[in-house]
Amino acid sequence: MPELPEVETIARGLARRIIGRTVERVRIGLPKMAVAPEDLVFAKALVGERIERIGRRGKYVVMELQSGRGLVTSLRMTGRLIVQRDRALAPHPYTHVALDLNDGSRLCFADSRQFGRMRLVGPGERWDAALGTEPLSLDFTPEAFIGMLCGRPTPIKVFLLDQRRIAGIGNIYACEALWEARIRPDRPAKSLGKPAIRRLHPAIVGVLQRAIRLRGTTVDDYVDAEGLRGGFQNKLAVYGRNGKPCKRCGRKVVRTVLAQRGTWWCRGCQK
DNA sequence: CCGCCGCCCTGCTTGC
DNA sequence: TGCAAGCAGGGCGGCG
Repeated sequence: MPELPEVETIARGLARRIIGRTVERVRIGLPKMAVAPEDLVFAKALVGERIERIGRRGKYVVMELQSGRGLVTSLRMTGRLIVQRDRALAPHPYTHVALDLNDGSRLCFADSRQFGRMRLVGPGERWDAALGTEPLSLDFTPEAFIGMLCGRPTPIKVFLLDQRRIAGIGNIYACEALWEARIRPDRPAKSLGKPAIRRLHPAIVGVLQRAIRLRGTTVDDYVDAEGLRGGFQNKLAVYGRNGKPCKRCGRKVVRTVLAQRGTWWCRGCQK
């Protein structure tokens, strides 16, 4: 599941390959996957656009176009953005939107589960107004984090997954950061004291940075813009490690459910 | 504003 | 071995 480090890796890979290219043709296999403002037709509006910049906001890949419009992609769980050098090749499996570019390459938006969306946004449109702080930005200070948690009864893990507070953390990195900070996932956010918050803050930043360095985590599905798997799955301490020994204290990692999501943690050293 | 729930989908796992 | 049922999960809209 692409979270911040995976989306960052995808965006960097796309930037190397398709910045400066122009969209020559758009093919849409599944119309619901390609959303445009009401007065525009997605495919028509995209043809002729040059891709100027590529970045990331939370878990969204953002491509800035020559007209000032943006092409914003949410990959959800199984979405992929893959560049094929040669569009004579068969499209990547489950491709629902394909952009043919003027150098003969093709950008495939593929998604076996069809949960992802590619959305065209207008110049200056505040499409990300509901998204919270970028955890790798200077805005995300320990003090800001303390302020966010203040008075909140929500379990800390559920809080970390709430994109309106901090943007980009998903299930994998929420579990890993809480393990690193030695905090139980079900503790009410407001119950964390300053020492715990001061452990959790650098744990969040650190795990995201290390995962980016290793080009993300491939548990089953994720690949980057070139179709390559990540490397951070080998570094996971708890996520998906049900029954295996905790790397810190040796006790078996357990799986519980919190807000309908699998949650892996160690009863021995997360308090 | 806040929190909770159901829905969207299909590949994979589980159980008989 | 084969098949069906159940599960997983991010974001969003609806509801209280």
